[in-house]
Amino acid sequence: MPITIKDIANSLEISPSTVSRALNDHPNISDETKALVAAKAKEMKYQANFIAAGLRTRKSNSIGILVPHITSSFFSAAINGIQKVVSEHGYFTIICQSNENYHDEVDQVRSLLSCKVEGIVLSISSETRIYEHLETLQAYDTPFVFFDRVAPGFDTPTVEANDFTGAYQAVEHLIKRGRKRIAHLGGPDELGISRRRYEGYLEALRTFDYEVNPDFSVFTEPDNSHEHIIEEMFGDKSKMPDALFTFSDELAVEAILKLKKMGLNVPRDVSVVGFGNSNLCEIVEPHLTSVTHEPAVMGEAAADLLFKVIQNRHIPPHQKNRKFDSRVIIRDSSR
Amino acid sequence: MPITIKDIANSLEISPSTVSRALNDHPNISDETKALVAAKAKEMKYQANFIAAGLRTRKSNSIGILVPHITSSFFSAAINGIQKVVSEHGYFTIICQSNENYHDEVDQVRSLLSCKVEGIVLSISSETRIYEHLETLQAYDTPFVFFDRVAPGFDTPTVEANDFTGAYQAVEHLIKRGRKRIAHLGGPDELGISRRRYEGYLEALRTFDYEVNPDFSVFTEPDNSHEHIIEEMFGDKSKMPDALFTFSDELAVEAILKLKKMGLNVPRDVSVVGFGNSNLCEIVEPHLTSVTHEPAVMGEAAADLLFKVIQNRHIPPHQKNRKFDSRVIIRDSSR
DNA sequence: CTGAAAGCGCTTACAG
DNA sequence: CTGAAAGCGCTTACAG
Repeated sequence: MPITIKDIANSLEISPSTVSRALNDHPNISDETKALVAAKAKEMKYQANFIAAGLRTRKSNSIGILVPHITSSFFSAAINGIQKVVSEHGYFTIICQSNENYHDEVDQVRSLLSCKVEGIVLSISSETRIYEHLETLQAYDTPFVFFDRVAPGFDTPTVEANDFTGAYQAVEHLIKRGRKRIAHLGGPDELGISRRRYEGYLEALRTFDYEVNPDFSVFTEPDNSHEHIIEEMFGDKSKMPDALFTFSDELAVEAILKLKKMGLNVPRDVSVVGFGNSNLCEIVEPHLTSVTHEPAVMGEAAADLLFKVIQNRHIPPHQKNRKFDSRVIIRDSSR
Repeated sequence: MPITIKDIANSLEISPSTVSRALNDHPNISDETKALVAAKAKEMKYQANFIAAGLRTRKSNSIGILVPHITSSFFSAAINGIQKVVSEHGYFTIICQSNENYHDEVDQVRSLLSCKVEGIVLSISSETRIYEHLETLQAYDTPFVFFDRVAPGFDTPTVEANDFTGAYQAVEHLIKRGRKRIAHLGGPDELGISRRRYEGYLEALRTFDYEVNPDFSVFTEPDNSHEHIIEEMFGDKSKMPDALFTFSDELAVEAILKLKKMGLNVPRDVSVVGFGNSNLCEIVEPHLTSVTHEPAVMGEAAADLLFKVIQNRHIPPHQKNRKFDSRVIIRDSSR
């Protein structure tokens, strides 16, 4: 049987109210009483019951994190950033995964709602097209901020990597290294980040008066093999690209391995630049040039924004939709 | 203002008790009433309050997961396995990280206790030498199971990878490929898994009547560079090892890159086998032979055991301490 | 089959 | 500075 506030009160022959106030460092309680209560609590190994306190105060001291999956290094680094800020506020987190699945996402939102979290850092699944569950969130006055992936039509804070400029910088880098025929291996075309990286690619080409060759850019589906795409794009040496900018490091690695199999040299014949600066970059050979985000910093920013909303603090308009710039980390694959 | 059971009761002009029972599908409630309540709950967008229900029933329907970090692929895969089982039971999880830090671990245990989780899947940090916090858990009748890392002196279920046989198999594989001078690059020597892999290495050597050369095995500390160790071990070509079995894939990759820098060919001059079968294996060149665990399966097993304890179901002695065998996935680094 | 009442462990306005 | 009382949203033994 766990120790409660009442047990401490009885053994000290004071009222539970006083014990509660002493434990919470209420100003009206004498220092002696506080010391007495603290000592007794320690002696009896009292563990506060957050659940009960939360029920009474209507504050659960918890926030939810809902991401597509925790296995990706981007999201797990982001979670670390979020948790850092959350624990500084004395809150704890409930982490959920949607598995990139719309129905799981709806379920998880419902369950976070039932856990009465005070807010959610939310990264919607790539499948999600209907946003009723987010409207429910609003109906319940549960604030949320979008992280990395944003649903249209909501007036909530957002934290995003600036994929457009990241892609632009990657392509600019290739252009400045003298590459002339730059291809793009994109992500799923229904993903916002995937489209924005594509837009950045296009914009860089236009800025430098490069011709846009439609054969040189293609969207891909996750979990497929993309060998045949590489094969097709680089099959004819007389008109193949001399550089490839990919949506992700995973795609870049796949491409590099395939290009090497085809007898092409990276970077001599083809420069390759990935996106994400994952741990793969320093392992593949040649080491992969990649655009880096700072997920931990972005996570902290998201949590900061969420607490501002929870505490009803004012968020200056220019801080409400934060875009984090990226950097290109240059390695051997594009030298 | 969130909708409560009382609001539904009022608008239906029945008692809250009946609403509660209807929502919980109590046998004594008529089907009509149940239908009525369900419809109204939906209409009013009622979201059950788990917190309040948990307080009353003294069941929080949550279990805690405490791991050193979620960033490793091993632990994040394990978490997926755990969450699968947990959600099948209608529970949710609170995931915490100790950052391999003893004090964080103690804090997290305390906070899980205050959240009144009904059990914990626990992987102790590599720093942890004092186990008072686990005794507190026992004092509070909060069951836990050890996952992957086990503290001595507790009579709780454990789920471990069989590191001994995994290492044994790796070395046996190298021996059968004709390697004569097999070295071991170990992990931190205070880690149980690290010692057991070392023991498996030794046992395989002994079984095949290989001489054990003390210069050929060394423990390492995480976060250091280990280039100088490789340099020393493989500096003299006349007496260097012709095979290397490492504690982790990360170490194996580091070793491969360094060996290549030193002008050695993998696998011709040196065969390399890693441990963990991480995503690095198919990226490093040559692709890395590695011992594979099945963290997701292990996670499911841990959650199963935990629920057995929570539900006071009998656990047959032979199922209480589960060891999961590993397999060697053979790739180019040891052909 | 349904309802009134008590209580889970806390906090806090009110009173002194 | 301290206490008695009410109540957060639920569940459930008891009564009918």
